Amino acid sequence: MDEAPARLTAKPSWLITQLAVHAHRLASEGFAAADARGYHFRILAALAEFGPASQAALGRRCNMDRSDVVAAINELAERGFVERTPDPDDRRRNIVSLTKAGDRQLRRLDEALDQAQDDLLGPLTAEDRQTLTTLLTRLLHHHQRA
Amino acid sequence: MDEAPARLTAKPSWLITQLAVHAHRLASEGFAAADARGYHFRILAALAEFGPASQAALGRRCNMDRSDVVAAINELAERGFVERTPDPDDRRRNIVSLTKAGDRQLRRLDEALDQAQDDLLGPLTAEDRQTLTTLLTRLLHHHQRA
DNA sequence: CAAATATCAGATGAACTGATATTA
DNA sequence: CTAATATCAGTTTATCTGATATTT
Repeated sequence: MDEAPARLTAKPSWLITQLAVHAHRLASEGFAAADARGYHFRILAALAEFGPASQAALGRRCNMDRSDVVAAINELAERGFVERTPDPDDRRRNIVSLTKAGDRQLRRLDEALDQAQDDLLGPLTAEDRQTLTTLLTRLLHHHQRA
Repeated sequence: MDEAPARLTAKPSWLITQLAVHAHRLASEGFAAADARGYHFRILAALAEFGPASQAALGRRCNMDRSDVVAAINELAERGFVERTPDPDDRRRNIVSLTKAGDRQLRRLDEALDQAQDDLLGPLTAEDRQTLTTLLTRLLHHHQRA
């Protein structure tokens, strides 16, 4: 790998973008072993943490587009990881809930992501990792409030 | 924006991926004013910093695929920002070089990126920005050596 | 012969858009 | 009437693959 120009390497936005490629690759490789994608994990994680939810709510929590939620839930439901039932209180909504199998799948994916995480953060000490997480969290909150 | 699940928000790989979306959006909006894309900037920056180069070398420097370099150089050449001339010493190669107009375009894009940068890093102090840059640089170097 | 280069055509994955039907 | 929801069909953007011709 040749050195990239300083106009790029000095800028966090370039660094973040390039690192995202590695982060994505590492996570995808881990998820692939369980025949899953990142968006499957996001949805399963949101269901486990916050309980059953409508598809629109899942989209907001997972930062996913409404139409991509539809496709992801289709795939998850087909494999028995989530269930879609009409909401009796609001018949526009589906209530999506996690199944036992879905919870097991989530555990598998969570392990895979932890492994990818370790690979990604390889050279950093625990303290560095904490610092990085804090800084990134502050930035993300700032942009997601807007 | 609802809060995302802790299984995601605690993990830098999720944070990086989500932030990359914002970084990409901010930079793209800036570049769009000059009717350009991120990969145009990358190539112009590499030419300005390291001088004329073959397309393969540009691809390695900019972390771009060979075939995407072809398309990007086509677009840049069409607007007179770069010139493609056959390398007399190695007739497999094109030598790509920056024109005056290309240098002016690079300056415009550089300003746009600096603005996007400021937006992205909004809430961070200068010291925080430095810390973040250092950490990200270490990570990126680690992954690009492999 | 193998390896590097430039090129093209197309595949893939993630994110987004527009339209529509249903219901609140 | 409007707003929210779920759905479908299709677009956009970036990235990557495979094949090919040329040259080293």
